[in-house]
Amino acid sequence: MPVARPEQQQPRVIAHVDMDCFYVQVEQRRNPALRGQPTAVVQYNDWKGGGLIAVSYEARGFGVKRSMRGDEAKRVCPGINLVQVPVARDKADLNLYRSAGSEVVAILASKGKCERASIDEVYLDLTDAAKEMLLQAPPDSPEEIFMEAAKSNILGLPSDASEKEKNVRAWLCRSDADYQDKLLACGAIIVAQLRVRVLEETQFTCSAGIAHNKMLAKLVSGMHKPAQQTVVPSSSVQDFLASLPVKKMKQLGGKLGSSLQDDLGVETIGDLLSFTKEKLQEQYGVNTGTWLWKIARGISGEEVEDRLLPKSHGCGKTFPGPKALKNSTSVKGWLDQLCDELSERIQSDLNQNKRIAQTLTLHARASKENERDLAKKFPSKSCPLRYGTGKIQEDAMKLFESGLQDFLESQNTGWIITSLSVTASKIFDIPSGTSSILRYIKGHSPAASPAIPDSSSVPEDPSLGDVP
DNA sequence: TTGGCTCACACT
DNA sequence: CAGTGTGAG
Repeated sequence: MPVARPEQQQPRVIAHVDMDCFYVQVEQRRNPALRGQPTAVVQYNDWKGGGLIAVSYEARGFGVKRSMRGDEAKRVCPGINLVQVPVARDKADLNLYRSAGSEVVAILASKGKCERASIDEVYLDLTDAAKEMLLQAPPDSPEEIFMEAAKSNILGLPSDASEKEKNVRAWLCRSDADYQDKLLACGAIIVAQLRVRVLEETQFTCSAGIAHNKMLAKLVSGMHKPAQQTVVPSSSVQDFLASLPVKKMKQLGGKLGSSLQDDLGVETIGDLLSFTKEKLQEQYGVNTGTWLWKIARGISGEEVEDRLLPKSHGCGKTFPGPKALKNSTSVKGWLDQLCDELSERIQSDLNQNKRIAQTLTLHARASKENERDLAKKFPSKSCPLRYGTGKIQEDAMKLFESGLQDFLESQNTGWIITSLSVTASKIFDIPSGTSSILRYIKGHSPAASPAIPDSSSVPEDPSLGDVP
């Protein structure tokens, strides 16, 4: 559930940058013949043409949606190009997109605090950079600055294309006295420049929102897509939120948003204003209640984290319907594959980023054959993570067996597994300075204290070989 | 077949 | 702390 954070006293300049149909762009860069064409990226072509995970804007024009299957997309857009996600170890392999995302992050991190929010989104805190610009090149004077800012859509201003530049100019001039708007304008200029750099250096376009907090920046980053940006002046916030459907707000897309509609009759964020803080707290608890009260007023103190890398690595696969796994042998086979990929990913994280993961977690979904016990869930299990593909595979299988025992509760009915995943988490930087990474591992890694009751002491796996 | 595969986070 | 649930894209 969302939680309210102590608010910011000083105005910040926050940007949310969102890559346009990112997987499609990655594939278009790889195969330029796809540029400008209706294109979608699909995974697993066998069942109904595979599921779409990204759709180009040309294809969207034909009504192609992300929730469609490949077959359906072909129906509404016969000329669509369907590109398959790469497959490795018999599963979708997203590494191509992960590394493309890293290219983008590396550029966007150059102007301020940068938080990788997902494979194709980042938040930036540009407060310092914007203040700096305001001191050195106030955006009232140089014509060039206007031209840059003119690339933005300004929320609350008419965004008639031919009038856009004039509108921006009017906004900046009118706001002579408004320091906060000027900071935002500088932020918009910086973001416009960053987006140009991203395009030049990666060939990818992106869209962005610029506002005084993360919530507002995120809300508008997708408002003008593709390859555009939108600014939220404080003066336009209340009108904007007043008519915003609750479900559009981040965190309100699910059950909480439904509850607001069904239980309180709240249809827009503006509707929230008629409830007292106390009423909202009574309904949803003190944390969520105050959070709701604040967002209705455009207040969000959430900070941009300084983090360019993910906090966990996971590999998973589903086995729907007839593909369900029915015995330990097939589970072991798939688990080995998933662990192989996971091992490779954490190993490269260690080599490239000097980070080490401490926990291995196994998730599964299961049903019991013939029986009506659909409610019962397969429990997640975790243990200290030992590096080395063989060890991870071994530990993951032990976690599975342990979870299966709990799941079956000593009954001996048949079972089927419909999804499996392994995750490496609790990732820490290895203290730099001493080059003795291996000694660090010896002293601090779980390898020194295996949590899995280890009956079969395993021969040493030399897979740390490429660490200096 | 609740689109698949990832991620993050709050709660207990 | 390990494990559960929600939510996002």
